[in-house]
Amino acid sequence: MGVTKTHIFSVQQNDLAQAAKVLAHPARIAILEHISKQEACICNDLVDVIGLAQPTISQHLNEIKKIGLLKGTFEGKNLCYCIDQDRWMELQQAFHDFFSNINRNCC
Amino acid sequence: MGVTKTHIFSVQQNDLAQAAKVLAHPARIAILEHISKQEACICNDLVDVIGLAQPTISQHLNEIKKIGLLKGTFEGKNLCYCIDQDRWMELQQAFHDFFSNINRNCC
DNA sequence: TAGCTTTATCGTAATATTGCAATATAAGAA
DNA sequence: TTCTTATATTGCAATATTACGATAAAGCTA
Repeated sequence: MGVTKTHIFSVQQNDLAQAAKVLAHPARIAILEHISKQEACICNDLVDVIGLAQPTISQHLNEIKKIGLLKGTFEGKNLCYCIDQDRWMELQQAFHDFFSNINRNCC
Repeated sequence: MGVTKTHIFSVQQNDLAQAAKVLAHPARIAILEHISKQEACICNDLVDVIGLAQPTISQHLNEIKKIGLLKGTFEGKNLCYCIDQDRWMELQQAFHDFFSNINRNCC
């Protein structure tokens, strides 16, 4: 066991959970916040800013990329990771909808 | 080594990540959605609706309660779990802020 | 009291996540 | 070509998460 039973939930529920999982680590929050403040972003930069080892940063970037929040473009030997605006707004909307559709109830 | 280095991140970053972690499971999304649709909520109800075993539901409810999103009130032998409106709006704001403070950048 | 119902906790197994050292890859500089 | 720099991948250890059967606790009902 220990494996999430995704099949018993809706696509929307799984998608939102998947997105939340990417945000469920302070390093990835920090990475996204940092990238959003830059004009461009070099990964090596992140190692210093975040304070985790280079392979660890690389893995976190990959998690973020997997749900489409980052676009990476090689600029020579350097890499420019940037936020995908469309996907960003898509997730923003998904979280907004989730938080909005809650009724005032008992207690 | 498998343990998140929370101390190198800000309180805000850790808090948001912690909240996201609770939403990072479709069962907990489903539980919150279901509770929000009810006037009251009995846990036994959730076992049927969600489709996970009773101890598993109980554990998920506990995770949600830990970040203050649920208030539980015993009504005799039954339990009424309800969403804490204040905390809900607090997290809604936190996610809203996070998603809003992203600059348009390169690529 | 004894039995029933509801929820919590314990124990355990399977799997996932986090982190990093070592190493690989790839592209520019000398 | 060799050296350097930047990023990715591999392998592994430590820890966390997910799930559930068994059982406990607590409050009804008869």
